[in-house]
Amino acid sequence: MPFQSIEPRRLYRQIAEQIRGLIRSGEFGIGARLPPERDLARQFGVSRPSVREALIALEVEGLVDVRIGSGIYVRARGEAPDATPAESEAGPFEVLRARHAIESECAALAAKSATRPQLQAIEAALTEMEGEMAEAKQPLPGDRLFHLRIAEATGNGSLVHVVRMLWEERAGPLFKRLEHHYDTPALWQPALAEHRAVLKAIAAQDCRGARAAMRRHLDQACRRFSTSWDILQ
Amino acid sequence: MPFQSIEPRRLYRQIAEQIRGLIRSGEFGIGARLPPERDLARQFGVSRPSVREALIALEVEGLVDVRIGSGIYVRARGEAPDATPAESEAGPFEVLRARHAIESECAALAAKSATRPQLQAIEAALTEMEGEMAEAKQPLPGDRLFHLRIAEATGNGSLVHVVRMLWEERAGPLFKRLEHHYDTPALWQPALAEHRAVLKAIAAQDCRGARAAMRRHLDQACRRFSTSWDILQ
DNA sequence: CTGGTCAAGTGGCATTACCAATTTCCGGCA
DNA sequence: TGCCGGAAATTGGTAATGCCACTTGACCAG
Repeated sequence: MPFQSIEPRRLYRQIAEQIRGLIRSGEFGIGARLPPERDLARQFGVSRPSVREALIALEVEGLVDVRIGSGIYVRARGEAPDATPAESEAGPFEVLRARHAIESECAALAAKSATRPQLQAIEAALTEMEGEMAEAKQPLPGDRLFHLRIAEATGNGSLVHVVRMLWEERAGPLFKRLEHHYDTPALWQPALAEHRAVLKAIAAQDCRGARAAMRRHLDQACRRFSTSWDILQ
Repeated sequence: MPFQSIEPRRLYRQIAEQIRGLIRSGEFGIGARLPPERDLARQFGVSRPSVREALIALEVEGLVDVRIGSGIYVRARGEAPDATPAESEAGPFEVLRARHAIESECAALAAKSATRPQLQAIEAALTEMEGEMAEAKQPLPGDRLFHLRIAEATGNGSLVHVVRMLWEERAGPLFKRLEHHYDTPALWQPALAEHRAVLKAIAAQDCRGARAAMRRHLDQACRRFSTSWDILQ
């Protein structure tokens, strides 16, 4: 496409670009104080509000540090002043409750529409999980795959997307701490059994049974996490 | 230097935070246009330059998209104005099926645990929808808010997250085309009635009834889309 | 139905003024 | 001489207003 959005229209962006250049070129080193806003405005031949807008943009980018009554200082290439506003960061139990509601329906749908290859994929995930447990490792990959395969067996890409997203929230720090107290075979063994029950119901095309089995599984998972949680407190 | 320099000093940061909240709370969905700068200034009780500074901060963060002469629009998570790396782009019917499975459970949970203020929020969304229909506009914002408020009434942040994500997939081009053939009052009227039925069941703490009502609603929505789809082919 | 015109709405930028926090500096005091 | 306190200058923060450029949608002629 030969056309490029010509948008040097926004003055504050041009000014920010110039100041950025001044900093990178070494005109102003780390910790150095930039000229006052009024001077910058005069030098660039623009109004002070425009300079301020540019400076705010640079501040959000973490390039400069504006100190009231003092001046504008070049900040070291590093961290943002306040960490990213970040996502809502749902708690572990919230995620489990959500999965309880969503994945039980997935199981029910999967029982209705799962094809032979999809059933085999679920079974394969279960086998992988067994293998991981045999090696005394946390069977998280297998666990994840099991739930994901069931979502895929619904034939609905959106549901797969949702289940994957919920699983990713497991990356949170709270989850990590819990997992550390949750990796005993004694605790994973019942989870494996519950998985088998879910698969059996899906294979039998038992819609209600699959839903109930998944509900039980996640209920139990919640309970297991609960005890770990209490111990942790 | 003292300790935490509580720096809500900067007005533009407070304003940016408020707008961020408005977006996250579902007040404005993806693609929605925020009120004009002048209105925002009046609503927040600040000057327009301050609002502009806040908007520039949000723009640099990639949260909004300021279009000259047109307005300020909420941008999707993925930033970079250039070509999006192509989403998984689930089909409209897939999304509706997923919502059928998930939001019906949300309604059931909401019936169990909705507080008075949460019920009022749902009702307010319904009222907004009515207002939009009275103006012969597509009641999409109100519709979105209704479903989002129900998810919030479950008290589970993960579920809210999921419902919001599913709604965002509506930004896809396929949906847009369908909506064009779907904006007759004759088609929206039953949707409104179904919404009322859902709210009624939730208010009555009728768990099964709420689930059934939401199921019916999304079933019907699917059917309505279906006819539009056929016409379009 | 297509294409052009026009007016209202909206953001972009400049100007001016005043306020608040900080820094600087000078003069008085020990 | 050295320290301390406060006034003044410096600097960013916010407000208010005005005008321009662009977009949009409706209306009208072809």
